[in-house]
Amino acid sequence: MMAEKYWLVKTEPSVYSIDDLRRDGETLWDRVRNHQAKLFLRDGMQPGDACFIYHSNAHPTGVVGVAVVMGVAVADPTQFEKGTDGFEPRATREAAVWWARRLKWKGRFAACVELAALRNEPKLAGMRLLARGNRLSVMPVEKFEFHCIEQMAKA
DNA sequence: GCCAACGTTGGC
DNA sequence: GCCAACGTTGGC
Repeated sequence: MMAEKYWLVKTEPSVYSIDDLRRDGETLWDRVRNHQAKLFLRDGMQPGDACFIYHSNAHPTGVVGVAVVMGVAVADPTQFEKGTDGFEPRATREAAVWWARRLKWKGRFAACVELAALRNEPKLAGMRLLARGNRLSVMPVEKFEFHCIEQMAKA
């Protein structure tokens, strides 16, 4: 399936890394607790879209691989888990507040495309990830940016 | 560990 | 609805 749109999701590798995704093959990308990121997960992503995996709070930080978006959005099950961080008292089974998507492992880059390298690439100057103050954990990536980073990974 | 930047909460 | 206080993210 040809990817229609391109995305990037952040994860702290000490919590869940690209290697965890490779081991699992597929995972539910849940625990996103920002409304803008939620809308991208729920309404923006479509099956077959390509998604970078980005390691944050890590050594090194950067883009480490690619996943594929699977299926439709599902209510994030962690919002119903009373007594946990993810619990969302406003959520009901009929009206979920937070949403998640299944992501399937596609590949891991031979080397992390580091944040500093992204910042040094003039073609990526407008990339949302690099915008001042950006903290989104799920965000769109332009097609040309996606291909540019894939090329950087091969270099 | 520090801290800049941003998001959320809650008093009014 | 405003906005100060607080919490979180995430690079360094």
